[in-house]
Amino acid sequence: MNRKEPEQFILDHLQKRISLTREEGDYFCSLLQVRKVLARQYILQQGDVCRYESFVYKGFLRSFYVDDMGVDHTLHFAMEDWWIADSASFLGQEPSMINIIAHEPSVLLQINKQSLDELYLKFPVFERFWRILTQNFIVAQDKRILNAIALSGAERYQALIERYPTIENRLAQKHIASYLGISPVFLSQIRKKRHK
Amino acid sequence: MNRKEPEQFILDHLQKRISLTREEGDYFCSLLQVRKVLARQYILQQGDVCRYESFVYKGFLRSFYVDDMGVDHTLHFAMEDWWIADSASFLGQEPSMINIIAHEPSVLLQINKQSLDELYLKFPVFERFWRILTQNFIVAQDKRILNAIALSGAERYQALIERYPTIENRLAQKHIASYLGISPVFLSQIRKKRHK
DNA sequence: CGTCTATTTGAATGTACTCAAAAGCGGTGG
DNA sequence: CCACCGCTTTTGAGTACATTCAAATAGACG
Repeated sequence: MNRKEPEQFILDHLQKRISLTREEGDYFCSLLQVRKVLARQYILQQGDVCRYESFVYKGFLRSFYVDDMGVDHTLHFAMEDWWIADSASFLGQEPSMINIIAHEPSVLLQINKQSLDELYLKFPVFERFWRILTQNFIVAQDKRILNAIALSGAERYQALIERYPTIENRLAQKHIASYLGISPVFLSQIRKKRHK
Repeated sequence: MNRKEPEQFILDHLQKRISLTREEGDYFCSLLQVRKVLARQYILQQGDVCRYESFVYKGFLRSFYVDDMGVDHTLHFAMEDWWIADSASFLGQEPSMINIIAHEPSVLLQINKQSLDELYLKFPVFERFWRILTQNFIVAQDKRILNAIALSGAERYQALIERYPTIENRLAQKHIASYLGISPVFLSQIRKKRHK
């Protein structure tokens, strides 16, 4: 039997990092739930437990924290071939401080904590996959932390659009500002100066 | 045969997260190199490849990036029971952008990339250990990123000393400032205001 | 005790923020 | 298809946060 498009896509994603037998791949796919969401739909809300690791097959999502003043701070974004979740809430299965929202109609492949834990026990090769994935993620986070402490707002903006040139087409300016840790007004000023 | 003190310490560290057979524990220990370093000694210098993951048995270390103006930015610190390395350089075995220095006389247990890769293949349970370790690290980094984009310098300082009350005894103020992404002068002002 | 470095203090400057208002843009319905 | 509504972005002005520079003080180490 041939695999469906989203399943083949995520298996390719896995096989860039590990090699899998047919059985392992099939079993993994059997644990996934396909979920289609609309633009502006929440997949996680502050206070709820993050039940899934979500792999983005199509679309664009964003995780953010809302502070006590009601201001929105973008923790992560995710596009095709990326995973998104709130790690703290997912790992501890405890209420989350953050929200995750779709900014475009999206198709996700979701796996819950229990399935993932069982998967690790049944096929330890998936431990390897997640180790590799999380290690690479740490490298990216190290860079972001270094940028946050070493660069000005204008420099962080510059670095972001160089790293992700398409981001401005997919994410509103105010959300880019909240990802960079600056105000939308200030980002507008940065952009004005740049184009001269 | 009884285990030596540093080996028992790191095995306890492992066994908080996974369970190990005697054989697995012994094999792991056989891959470790004990390294004693003096205060102010570098264990990694900008431009060199990060050859080891270093587990801190005793002491205190700090990783930092020096920008083109010669300013020092603290990426991480590590105390007893923590690991430190430059993930980017270690994983790719490529030249590092950062330095790691001991701030106290320290005893490290080091494992190199090749040994670690062999270990993963021989005993997959260590994949599990590193997955768990890196996932927990991601949770901590998420918090730090959120603090960096959502809080003022004074608030980040407050959060740091609440999280690590002993940090001020082990790390100079200018390095705390460089970890928080503020100037040492400004940190001094923050501290003055706080004590009133 | 003297030297070296870290921290504090003060003043001037610059970077980024808030507030308010105007302009731009996208979606919806008549 | 166009007009309106709501939301985002821009602009300008005033303010607050954080930096630099320089000098004084305090601490640490040989």
